[in-house]
Amino acid sequence: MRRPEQLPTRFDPTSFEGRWYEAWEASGAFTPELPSEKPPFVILIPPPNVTGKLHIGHALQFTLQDLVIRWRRMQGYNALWLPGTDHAGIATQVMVERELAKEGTNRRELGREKFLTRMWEWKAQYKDNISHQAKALGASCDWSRERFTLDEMLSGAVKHAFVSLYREDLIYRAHRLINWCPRCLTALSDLEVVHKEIDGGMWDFAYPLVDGGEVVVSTSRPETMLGDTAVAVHPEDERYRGLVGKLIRHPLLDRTFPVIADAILVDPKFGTGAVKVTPAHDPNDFATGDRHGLEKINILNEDGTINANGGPFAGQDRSAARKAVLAALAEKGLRRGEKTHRHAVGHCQRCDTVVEPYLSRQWFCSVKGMAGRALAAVRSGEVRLIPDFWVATYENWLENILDWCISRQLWWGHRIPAFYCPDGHTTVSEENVATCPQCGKPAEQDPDVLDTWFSSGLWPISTMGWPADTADMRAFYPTSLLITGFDILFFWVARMVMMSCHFTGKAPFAEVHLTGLVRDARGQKMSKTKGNVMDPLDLVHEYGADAVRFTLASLASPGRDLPLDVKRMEGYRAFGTKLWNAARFLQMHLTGEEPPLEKVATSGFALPEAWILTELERTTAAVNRAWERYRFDEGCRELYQFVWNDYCDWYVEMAKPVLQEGSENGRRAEDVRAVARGVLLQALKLLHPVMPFITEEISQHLGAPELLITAPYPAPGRLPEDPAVSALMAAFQAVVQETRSYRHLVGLPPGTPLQLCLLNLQPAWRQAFSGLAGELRRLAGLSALELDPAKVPDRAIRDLAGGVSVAIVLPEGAVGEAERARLAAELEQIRGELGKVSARLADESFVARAPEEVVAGSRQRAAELSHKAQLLAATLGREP
RNA sequence: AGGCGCGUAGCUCAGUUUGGUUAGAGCGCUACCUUGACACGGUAGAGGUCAGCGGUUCGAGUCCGCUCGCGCCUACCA
Repeated sequence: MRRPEQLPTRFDPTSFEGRWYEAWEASGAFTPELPSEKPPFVILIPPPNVTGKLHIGHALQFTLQDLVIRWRRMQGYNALWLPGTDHAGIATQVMVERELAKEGTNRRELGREKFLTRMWEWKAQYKDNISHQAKALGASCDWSRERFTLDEMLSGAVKHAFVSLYREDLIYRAHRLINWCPRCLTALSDLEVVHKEIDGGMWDFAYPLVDGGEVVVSTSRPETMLGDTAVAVHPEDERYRGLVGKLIRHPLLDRTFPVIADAILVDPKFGTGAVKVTPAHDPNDFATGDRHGLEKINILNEDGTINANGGPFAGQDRSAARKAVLAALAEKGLRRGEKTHRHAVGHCQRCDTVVEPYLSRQWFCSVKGMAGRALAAVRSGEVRLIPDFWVATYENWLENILDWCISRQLWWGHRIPAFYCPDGHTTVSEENVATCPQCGKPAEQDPDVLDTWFSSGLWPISTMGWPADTADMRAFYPTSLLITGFDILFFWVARMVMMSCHFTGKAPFAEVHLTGLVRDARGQKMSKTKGNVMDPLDLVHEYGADAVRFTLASLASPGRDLPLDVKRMEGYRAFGTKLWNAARFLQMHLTGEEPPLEKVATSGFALPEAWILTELERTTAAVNRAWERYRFDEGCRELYQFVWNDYCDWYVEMAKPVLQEGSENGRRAEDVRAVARGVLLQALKLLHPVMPFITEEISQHLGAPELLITAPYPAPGRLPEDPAVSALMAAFQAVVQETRSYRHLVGLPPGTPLQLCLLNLQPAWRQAFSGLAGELRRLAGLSALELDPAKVPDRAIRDLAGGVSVAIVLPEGAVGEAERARLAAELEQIRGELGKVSARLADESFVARAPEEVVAGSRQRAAELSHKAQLLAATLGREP
C-alpha cells in the first residue's frame, strides 16, 4: 500500500471541493448504467426557474436529493438524479420585462421575435448560474440528461399532450370569467392568484327605481356598478316582495335593469338583503346572469382602465374610477353609508397587481376525471406523501378542483398548437398548419402560450422522451422519489400525478417528500425587502459546502420550517474541523499497513476496541434507518454524536496510551491502529452522503481503496455488537466522569492526582477494570487505583457511579463545608427519589399491572438509590 | 368560513405514531484548562410547573376532551 500523503494542518474546504467534484464527474458515477442489472432509483429534480439565482430553499432541496441519491448509489442502486430547469413562463417574462422597462422599452415595441431572443439570452445566463451553483453544493446529477422545458423533445411532449387531451375533449376553448392581470395582460389560473386580507371599504348606495323609490345595495367594488345589469333579492324576503320585476334606472348611465329574485345568490340576512349583480366581473354574478339571462356588460379594458361601456368614466383607471363613481353617487345624493371591511383581494402571484375577474375567450383543461385518478393514487398508497398530514390538504384540493385555464397571453412558453382560419375553423395539431384543412384558407397559430405548469405537469414523462417508447422511459419510469417544497403541492405535484397517470396509467413517483421553508435565525421568512436572504454560494464559500449541507440536513425535521442560524453552520464547520483533526492525529500513528476492518479479528478485543465497534454497529444501523425514513435530522445527529462524543472524546483518548506511549497493557498496537482507522473510514462512508467532499478527501488520505462515491454503503449486521461491552464501558465512563467531577467540585487544581478505589466489583468487571488501569489513570487523572476494599481510608468520599461503588481519596482537608452541603443536598434529592420509587413498588396495582421488566427496572433503581444514599450518608458521617 | 401545523432549557429544535418511572441535542451561559490531533478545542457545571385546565390509566411530554396563544393553506360572502 502506498503511504498516503499527510493531510494539511489547516482544514480548508475550498482547497479540495472543486477537485473532488471533477473527479466524481470524470468517474462516470453520476450517470446510471443502461441497461443494468441493478434496481433503479430515480429522483427527478424539481426544475428551478430560470428566473435568477438559486436561493437557500433550492440548496435545501439539492442537499436532500443529493443525500438520498448518493446513499442509494452507494447501496448499489442504479441511481439517476435527472437535472434540468424550467422556462417558468410568466415569472421569467416578468423579469425580462422589468429589464426592458429600465431600458425604456417594452416587449410590444421589440416585437415577438426580438423579445424571444432576449428571453433565450436571459435563459442561457441563468441556466449556467444554476448548474454552477448545483455543482458547488456537490449535486451528483447526471448532467448528460440535463433537460429544459422548452427543449425540442419536451416541447414535442407538450404538443402531443395538448392534442391528445383536445381529442379526448378534455381541453376546450370557452368564453368565461377568468382571473386577469391588468399588468401582465394575461389570464391566470386560480392558483396563480394570491389572496391577501386587506382592510378595504364597504359602501352602501341607493339605486332609484323607475317608478319611484329606491333599493339600497352594498359593494366593496363600487366601480363595478357601471356593469350592473340587475339587483337581486331573496324571493321570500317580505321587504322586497313588491319590488321584483320592477326596473331600476342606472343613475350614472343611460340604461335600465330589473330587480330579480334569486335564492342562490342572496342571503337575506346579509347587509340590506339586496345585491347588485355584475355578471361580467364577479363569478357569483356571472352564474346569476346565466340563470336569469342577464346581459354581461364588460366595463374594463385589458389594462384595467374603464372601457366605453363605462360612459363618462371611460379611460379612467379602475382605482380612479372607484373614487369617481363614489363622488358621482354622492353628488346625486345616493350614498347611503360606508364602513371599513376586511376582505381577501386577489393579487397576481408574479407582479402583485390586483387581479380582475374578466370575461375572456381562453383554453381550459377539464381535470375532474384526472383528479379522481390522482386521488386514487394517493389513497391506494401508490404515491406516498411525507409527512402524511399533507394527504388531507391534497385530497381537499383535488376533490374541489375546477377546470384549469391553461392559455396565457404571453410570449415566453409553449405556443398553443391550435390554428384558426378566417372562417372560424379551429385545427389542433402537433404539426404546423398553414392552410385550413376544412376550407383551404390560410390558417394562423393561436398567439398565446400554455401555462408554464402545463409543461411542468408532464416533467416526469417529457424528460424521459415520452411519447416515444424510449430506453429511459422503460428503465427509469415511474421514478422513486420527489423532494420538493409544500408550496407547489397543487401547482406541480398534483398536476404531475394527474397528467402522468392519465398518459401512462402509472403514478410518476412512489414517494414525495415535502420540505419546509428555510427561514432566518429568528424564524422570519427570508425576503429581499427584509434584507435577510442568504445566498447559498456565499455560505459555501464561507463555511464549505459540507457544512452548508450538514446544517440544512440537520434542520430538516419533517414538516417543519428550518430556522437557519449561521451559528449552527459554524458549529458544523467545527464538526468538519474535528473530523479533519482526528484524521490528522490518526495519520501520525498509522504505518500504512493497517488491514481493512473486515479483515481484523472481530472478537478478543479489549474493551475500547470492542466498545467502539459496538457503537459503530449501532450507529450504522441507526443511520441507515434514518435515511430510509427520510429522517435527515436523526441521521445527522447520530453521526455527529458518534464521531465527536464516541470516537473523538472516548475512543481516541483511550487509544492514546497505546498509540503515543506504546503501553500495550493487553491491547495490541496493530489492533488499535487497524480499529482506529477502520472505524473512522466506516464513519466517513456513513457520512459521505451528507458531507461528500471532506469525507472523500480524508478517506483518500487514509488510503481508502476506492472513491467513496461508489464505495458500498455500510450496512448493519457486519460488526460485533455486545451489550455486556456497552454496560461495562458505561460504567467505565461513569467512574471517570465521577472522579473528574469531584475534583472540580472540591476546587482542586486541574490534574491534581487522586486516589480512586473501586469496591465490591463483580469478578468480570474487576478483571476488566484492572486491565484498564492505565486508561483509567490517564482519563480520570489518578495517582493510584485501588481495588482492595480493605485499603480504603476512612476519609474517602464514597459514591455510586454507573453501578460501581467508588471511593475517592481527596487530599486531607479538601472537603470543605461547601462540598459537604452539596453532598447533603444530593443525599436529600436521592432520598426523595427513593421515596417515590419505593412508593410505586409498594403500590399493589403497579406491581400487578405494569410489565415485569418495568417493575424489575424499578426494583433495580430502588436498590441503586438506596446504595447511593448509604454511601453518601457514610461520607457525611450520618445515618443513612 | 373550513382545514392543517405548532406551543418542550435563555434561543432554535428532537422526543409524542407504538404511554413506562431519571425529558435530550446544538448554540448561548458559568468556572477552570493553552496538556504533542483539534481553542472551530478540552473538562466540569447551571438551566425545564413539557402553553393551561380536565379526563383515561398502576403510570401521561406522549392518549382523549376543552381553553388560550402563534403560523400556514384553501374559499366566488355582496
